Amino acid sequence: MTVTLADVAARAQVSPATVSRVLNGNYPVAASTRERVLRAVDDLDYVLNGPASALAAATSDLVGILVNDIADPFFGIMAGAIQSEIGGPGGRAGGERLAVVCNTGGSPERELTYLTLLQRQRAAAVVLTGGAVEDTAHATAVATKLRKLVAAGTRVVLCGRPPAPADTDAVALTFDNRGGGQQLTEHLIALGHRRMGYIAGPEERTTTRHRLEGHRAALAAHGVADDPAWTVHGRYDRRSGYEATLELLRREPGLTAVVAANDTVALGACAALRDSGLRIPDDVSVVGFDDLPFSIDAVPALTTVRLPLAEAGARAGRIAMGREEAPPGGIATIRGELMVRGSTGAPKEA
Amino acid sequence: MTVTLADVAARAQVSPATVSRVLNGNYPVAASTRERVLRAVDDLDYVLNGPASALAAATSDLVGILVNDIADPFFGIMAGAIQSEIGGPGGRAGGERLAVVCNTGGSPERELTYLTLLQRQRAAAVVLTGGAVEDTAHATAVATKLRKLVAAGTRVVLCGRPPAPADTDAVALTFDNRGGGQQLTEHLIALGHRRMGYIAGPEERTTTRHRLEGHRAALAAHGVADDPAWTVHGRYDRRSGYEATLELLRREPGLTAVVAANDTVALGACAALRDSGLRIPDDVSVVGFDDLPFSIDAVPALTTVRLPLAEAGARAGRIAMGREEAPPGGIATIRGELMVRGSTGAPKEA
DNA sequence: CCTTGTGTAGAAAGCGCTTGCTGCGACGCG
DNA sequence: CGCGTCGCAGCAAGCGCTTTCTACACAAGG
Repeated sequence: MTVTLADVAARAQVSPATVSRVLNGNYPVAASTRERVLRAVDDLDYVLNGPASALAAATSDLVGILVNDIADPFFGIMAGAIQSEIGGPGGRAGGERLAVVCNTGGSPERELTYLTLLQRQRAAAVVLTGGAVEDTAHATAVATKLRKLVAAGTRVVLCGRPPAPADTDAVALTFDNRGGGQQLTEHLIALGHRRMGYIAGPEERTTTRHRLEGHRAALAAHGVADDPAWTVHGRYDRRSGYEATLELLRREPGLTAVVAANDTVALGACAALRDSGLRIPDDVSVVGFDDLPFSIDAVPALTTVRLPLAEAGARAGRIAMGREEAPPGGIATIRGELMVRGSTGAPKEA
Repeated sequence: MTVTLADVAARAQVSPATVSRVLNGNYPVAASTRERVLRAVDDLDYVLNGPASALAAATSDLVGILVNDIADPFFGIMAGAIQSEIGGPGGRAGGERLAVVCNTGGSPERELTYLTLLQRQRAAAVVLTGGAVEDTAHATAVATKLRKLVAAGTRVVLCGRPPAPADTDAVALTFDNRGGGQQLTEHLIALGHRRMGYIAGPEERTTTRHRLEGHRAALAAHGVADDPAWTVHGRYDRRSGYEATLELLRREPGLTAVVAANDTVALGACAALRDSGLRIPDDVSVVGFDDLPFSIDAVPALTTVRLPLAEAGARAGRIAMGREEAPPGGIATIRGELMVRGSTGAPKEA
């Protein structure tokens, strides 16, 4: 039924071993023999059996990429960049590897299950993207899993994620969410804002906490009051931004600025403000985070912090493939860049 | 070093066969034995070797999803929906399957290579999303590949893609791009527009052609002139929309509407119009296609055709898993819904 | 009491590939 | 001219799992 290595060997009049070596190209084979084998492969339309070869060689060419939400460009951009570097077809790298993008939906259990599944497949590498959940039990479970993966020879890279315990040997490229949050709020303070609402992400995520910490640090540094009622938690989506903004407006109609957890949330905030008859930035300024492609198309264009997602992803991909050295200590912090655009301005009555 | 089935068997005092059967649950095993085995698995922290089991059972639990651009929510949404149905962790389905999202970048070669890679992995199913390339040679090559995959027991589903030759046995869920394009243009004609620019996608894509055909059909049906100079081809991205719009404006400053290949392009068009000092929809109306989440956040909100991406993806996923019957004839056409919003209005001087 | 079933576990034969080791000409050097 | 080398190909032993077929024990039926 299906063509096997042996069939190719028979047709090329060589042993299966030789065919294998031609295909893997890691052993001297005479040019004439190689050619004969290659022709046989072609004639028979032979396709290597991945599982069999993975079993025999005890390695596989699968690379796992864990994302929280594949429909979110934040992850899509990183995943695309990672994939282009791990040498899927068309990537720069040589060997063809299959990138497995796994959508955890932000669920800790799924994250763990996917890690097990990847361990089961003996993945060559695993890249975890996005913020982690701040649950100790889960963090421990993940760390344990990562340790096992590393022990089994899988390279583990965290991209846009806080470092795992050092003994996991996982490389981490972390975004400076705290610093970014601080820059944003300082920008608003410099413009004269004093009553700023903050729409945070899900409480248990590290990303949420770090960005919020940055915001508060900026407030504290400039002696600006920090009313807890001006912070609302929600999800990282538009709807959440919309609702949270209405809630903030209800609590404090005199807000002059809204700081959103990310650009998507900011868009929802903008919509809520407009629907409330408020102009941006004349009545209320809005800032986002991430600088996703659509942010520049918002009207007015969103002031935000640009995170080099593609660059970070590419780097993570290269490290995962062992084509770039890990940063010293296994940890690199990637800063964002403040992008001041039309959605922020001085408050009406300073 | 690594724990194998045999180790578990030894610890549970049973044969490897029994352990395998407990793990796969497709053979009667006495409750007491099962429990003993399960405990041993737990104690030893055993993880099944995927390749080995795939080899022995001649099946794998990998499901491939091919997308043109993973950073584009159009694909992200479909991929997410597919994945949630194929029973990855947390999905509704029982067995745990690994979804492999492959990013072709729109390249025909990569598409083919990924198909080979999936064939090599003996994937359980493959879902191809997005428009196909209209190159005969490539179409033939893909059809051949699909035929082989199907022959090898891989289920093949096309989602948002024109049907493959009937003898490939691939199920197709096709978007009615033609009809959608027609609705959009008819809407504009009904508003009184007569001079409409069209920003098409890459020339060789079926999606591009079908949408354009719909546009032209509407023009023809209503006796509206169709100046070839009013159609510009570009890529499916914002930049392209921006530049094409400027070009259209140069060619015909009297345009009263711009029809974009998709929402992303439409956003670029809006930006170009604004930068040219034109108001939307007062001076120029704009329509997109797809109704991606951000389209409602454009200012003014985009008139577009809503494609049920998540629903289509979910259905494709179920069909791929054999949990839903294929549509009669293996082909289903999915219509879009015209969403009239703020970006379209009557032309200034009718 | 022996036969026929029924339910459960084991033995063993692969699945298709990789790779360490062996084998065998040919070549070069003393 | 003989022997050590080198280059290349083959042998065969697995890799870790699934699954068919066989084996056994016990229950029920004639």
